Formats: sequence, C-alpha cells, structure tokens
Amino acid sequence: MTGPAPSLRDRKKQRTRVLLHETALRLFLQRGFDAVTLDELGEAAEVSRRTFFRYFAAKDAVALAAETELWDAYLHRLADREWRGSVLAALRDSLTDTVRAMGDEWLRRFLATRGLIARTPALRAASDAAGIRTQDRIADVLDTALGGERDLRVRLLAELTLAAWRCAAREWVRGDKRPAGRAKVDGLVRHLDDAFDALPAALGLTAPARDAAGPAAASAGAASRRR
Amino acid sequence: MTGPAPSLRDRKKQRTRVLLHETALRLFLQRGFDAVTLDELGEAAEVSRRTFFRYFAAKDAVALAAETELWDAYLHRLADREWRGSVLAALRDSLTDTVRAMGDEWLRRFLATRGLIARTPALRAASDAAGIRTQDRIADVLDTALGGERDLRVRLLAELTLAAWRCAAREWVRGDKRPAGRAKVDGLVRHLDDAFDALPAALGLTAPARDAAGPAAASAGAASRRR
DNA sequence: CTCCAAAATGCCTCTCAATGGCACTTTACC
DNA sequence: GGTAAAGTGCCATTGAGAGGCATTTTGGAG
Repeated sequence: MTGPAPSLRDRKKQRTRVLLHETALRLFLQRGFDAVTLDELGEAAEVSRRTFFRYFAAKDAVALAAETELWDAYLHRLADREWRGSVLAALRDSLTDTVRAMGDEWLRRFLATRGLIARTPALRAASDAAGIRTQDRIADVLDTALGGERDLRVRLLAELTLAAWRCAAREWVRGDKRPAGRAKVDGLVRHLDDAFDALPAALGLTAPARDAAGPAAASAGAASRRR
Repeated sequence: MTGPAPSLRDRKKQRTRVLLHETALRLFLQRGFDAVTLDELGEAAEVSRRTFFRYFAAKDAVALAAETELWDAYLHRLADREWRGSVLAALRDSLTDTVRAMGDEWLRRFLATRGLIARTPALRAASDAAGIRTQDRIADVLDTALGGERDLRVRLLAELTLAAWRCAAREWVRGDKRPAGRAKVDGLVRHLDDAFDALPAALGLTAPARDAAGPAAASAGAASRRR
C-alpha cells in the first residue's frame, strides 16, 4: 500500500489529532472526564475548541478513540475476509486476530480508555451505544458477505459478538493489572475465548434444583463457572 | 396491595409526571425531539424547567419513560419469580408475559416512543445505553436468584435477552402498522419468540458454500430465514 | 519565485441542556 | 391555627455543541 506521500497538510492534521487524543487521555486520567473542559483541553493542546470539533464529533469521542480504532480495524478485517464454515467462529477469530494485531501504543491508550469508561457513567453510556452501532455495522457486513438476505440469525450473531466482547472486557478490566504488554493482550484474548466458549452453555443453563444443597445440580456443560 | 391512600401531594406529583410525559410525547412527535426545548415543554405543561428536572434526570428520560416502565416491570417480575428449569426460557417467558401485561395506555405511549427512537439518533443511543444497564440489572437478579456466584453464563444470558429484544423490537417497528391494540402486542410477542427461537440456530450458522448457486447450502436448523 | 485558490484554523456569538441556590407556595400534621 | 416539611419557580451559571466568517497556511500552476 504505497500511495502518494502524505502532504504537509495531512501530516499536520494527523499530528493535531494525535495530540488532542493524547492530551485528552492525560488530562481525563488526571482529573476525570467530567472535570476537564474542552477549553482546557484546547489550551493544553494549543488548539481551539472550534478545531477540536473538526476532529472529533463530541467530547466523548476523543476519550473513546482507541476503542473506535479497534472496531474500525475489526470491521475492515471482516469486510476483507473469506467466509466459510461457522460464521460465529469467523467473527470470533477475526476479533481475537484484530486485538492481537493492534500495537503496543494502541494498547496503552486502550487501557487508559477502559479505565475511564469504568469510572465515568457518561463514557460508559457512549461506549455502549457505540457498541450497538458496531453491531449494526457487523450485521451489514454479514448481510453483504452471506448473500444479501436479511436474516434474523445474522443480526443475532452480531449481537452475540458484542455480547461476548462486553463480558470479556468487563472481566479483563477487573482482572489482574500486573501483566504488561503482550500479556495484557493475551489476557483479553483469553477472556474473549472464554466468553465465546460459554455461549452454548449459557443457552442451556438451568436453575439449581430447589432441594439441592449446593451447585451440584447446576447444568453440566462447558464449565465456565467462576474459578 | 392496599397501602395508605395517596396524599394530595402524591396525587399531584403523579399528575404532573404524567402531564410532562404526555406533553413531551405529543410535542416530540409533532416537531421532533431535538426541535422542542425544555422551556417549550415546560410552558406547554405549565411547569418550570427546574421542576422538570425534579421529575426526569434528563431530556431523553421523558421521551423514553414508557420503555423504562417496561424494564422496571420486567425486573420486578424476575425478582418475584420462582426459578427452575431453563433460565433462558424463564427470561423469555417473563419478558413476553410482561409485555402482555402492560396496558393499552402504555402500548400507545410505547409505540410513540419507538417511533421517536427510530428517527432520533440521540434517543436511539440513550435507549441502547439504558438497555445495557438493564442487562446489568438482569444479571444481578440472576446472580441472586441462582445462588450468588458470579457466572459468565449468567452475564451472557442477560446479554442474550436484550439481544433478542433488540432484534424483535427492530422487526416490530419495521412491520405492518395496521394492526392495533392487542394485535400490536401479539406482533411484538411473536417477534420476541422468533428471536429467542433463532438463538441456537444463529450459533450454528455457516457461510454458504462458495460454489453454491443459492442459499440451498445454508445451515439447516430452526429456519428463521426472513420470509 | 509569485500568485491564487483551497484547505485549515481561530475568534466570536449563540443556543440549550443541565446544575444548583434560595425565596416562595402548598400540604400535612399537631 | 400554626409550623415544619415538601414542592415549585425564579434566577444565574456552566459548558458542550453549532456555525458564520475572517485569517492563516499549504499546494500547485505558470
């Protein structure tokens, strides 16, 4: 992919975008998303608020940019892949492949983003809403790839993919913070695998029998019980 | 449930709340959610903006009130039920039972709400985010009811319930608008049944074989293919 | 290199949702 | 009837978000 070299204009724009994003993450982490105004962010990045809005659609968009990059990369990978065999397995593999392919620099920003989401209701809501828009996009790619019929199962698969993601991300953020770098990514991938693996068993989960003294009567299946 | 009779204070508050909600739906439907300011809504309902915020946490909350009622009723039903057998079936039955139990007056408001959501990005986002908070609440109820262990399958079941809901609601809004009253509710219930029914088949969906000329090679399963 | 047009930026004004303090009004209860 | 608590309205403020337009920067042709 050797296009024309980026112009000075393009380089400057990219630098401004990165500067806004990094500055935002730093300030939001220091003082909290809600406590940092866009005037302050612009001052710190030496960019006007007007310009900020030329780069990001909203305040929350700059905080969630690393997550957006992941979904964009994932959607791109889905659009490019060959489809054969189990669709869910393809959705799963593409997601874990995408996560693995994101770089260390992205990982640092993504961890910061997850931390902000965990402590900021407005960011959680924005991230959740964006996730559901991602589901729409996944369903669109699948409709196109699988033959253009509007199939309820396709829609559900998009839902299941993000369901697994949300469960995995939730556990990941909760988990041990000590691993760094690649081990962090591996942890996320493991949680994703656990979540996708647990889908069939979840469908079959039954309530404990009323007279059982413990969990012995719980559904036997792929054991995803918390260890 | 015969508690003490509501006081004049309580009755007036309830009337104000209903008035705000109904007035908001009317104005939002006439002119669009974004075009109606809270000053205008307050003027029309003869309530100050300050008071509006004593009843609703945000502008979108008044627009989504009917949906909130549904989820509150559903969560209440889940908290009250006996748990035995398949958890997913229980989640499903409780949801369809709840929908059926909501009254005609609620149905009218709920239809208006769905219409607003369909045409207002901000409301769609707010509704989606609220849906995911509902998933959290479902998972909490399930954790309590099933023995208090944090089980990934439980979390996934909450996800699957809202997944089916979103798919069903989407098809429902798209569908024939001519049925009224109970037939509208039956339509929603039917879409919910279809969506829950399609979950196992979705897990097993495979891509069409590359040399197949048509969908003949698609996964044979519970056929939820669009008709 | 110069010039001009296009693109990017900053300044400014405005709107409106949201927040919150406090004075005033209404209701409940003794 | 009097008083305290609850409810309401008025007012001021903040900050995200929108958009117009002047100014600055960059690209490209001659």
